[in-house]
Amino acid sequence: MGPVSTEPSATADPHEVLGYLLKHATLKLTALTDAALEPLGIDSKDFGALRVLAHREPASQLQVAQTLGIDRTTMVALLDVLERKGIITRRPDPTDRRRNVVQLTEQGMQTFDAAQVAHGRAESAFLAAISPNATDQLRQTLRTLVEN
Amino acid sequence: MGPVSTEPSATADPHEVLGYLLKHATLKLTALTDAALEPLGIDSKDFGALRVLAHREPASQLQVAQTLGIDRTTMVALLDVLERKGIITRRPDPTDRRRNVVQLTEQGMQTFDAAQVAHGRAESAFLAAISPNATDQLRQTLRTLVEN
DNA sequence: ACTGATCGTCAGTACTACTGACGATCAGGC
DNA sequence: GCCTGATCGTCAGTAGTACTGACGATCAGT
Repeated sequence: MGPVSTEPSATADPHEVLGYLLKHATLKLTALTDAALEPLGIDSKDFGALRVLAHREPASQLQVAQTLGIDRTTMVALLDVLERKGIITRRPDPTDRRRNVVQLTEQGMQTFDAAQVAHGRAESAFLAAISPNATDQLRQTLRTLVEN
Repeated sequence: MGPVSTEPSATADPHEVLGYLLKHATLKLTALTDAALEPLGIDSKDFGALRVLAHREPASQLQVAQTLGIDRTTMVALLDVLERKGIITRRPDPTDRRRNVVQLTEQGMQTFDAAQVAHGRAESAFLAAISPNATDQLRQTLRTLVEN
């Protein structure tokens, strides 16, 4: 138990509340990342999918969705856009024709490489105000919290 | 600079990416908080407004909105609900009749006190996996990142 | 009094992600 | 070899959130 204040409002500054801080940190990083990726024709959401595919391809749509923590119905529209842009391809999995094999195209790999650079710059800008040590600590703490 | 890998995909694990971690930490905390506040008839978004009002009331709608970092048009609907529930009141500011003075009702203060307890429990549950030290560090780091 | 800005409100829009349902397909029991 | 139940991708519909643009009422400065 921490110190008990007589005024309940003593802890009411929104900027002290974890929920506020987490939400606005997310918003800020997303805005920076989207701006950095915009010249490549993708956003941070698309980049998430590309990252999964570059890491473990080929994969089914469901595998990608689960890795990202989004619904499989959400993945459909996301891949529709990437397919229309020539960044990924879908074809039926020969070993299980319920599934689609999702793969980066040659152009998709180039886009991903460029996106990684852009994303790195955005993340660095976001983290500029804190030390590399604090960054590692932050990443570690968040990973623990998310994985419970 | 960290070690440079020949495979760009080496850093592609989504669980290492800050954007993913921040987003999912936010989602998890929000879910916990909403669940804890649900018996009181409010959610984490409402609680944010209550916190501002309890901290610095009376205030205009715009002041509350800006403190929370949301649009003033969004605040309208939010306060509509809280007013209908008897938690806050709106009346024209005598000194500037463009503004509404927003204030917690007696019932609103009781709701807020109960909400603070519930919120504290949810936040503690969220933070259970890390040390108090890491919690302080996390709060400090996020504050720096958000305030830039 | 006039001009420009501010506040609250509302309609309309955009985005995101979900639920529920469907057809096609697979796996296991018999 | 069929059934039965489950899985995958798809789509329509829905809900939540927050925005833009516009409006009337009001204020401040000239």
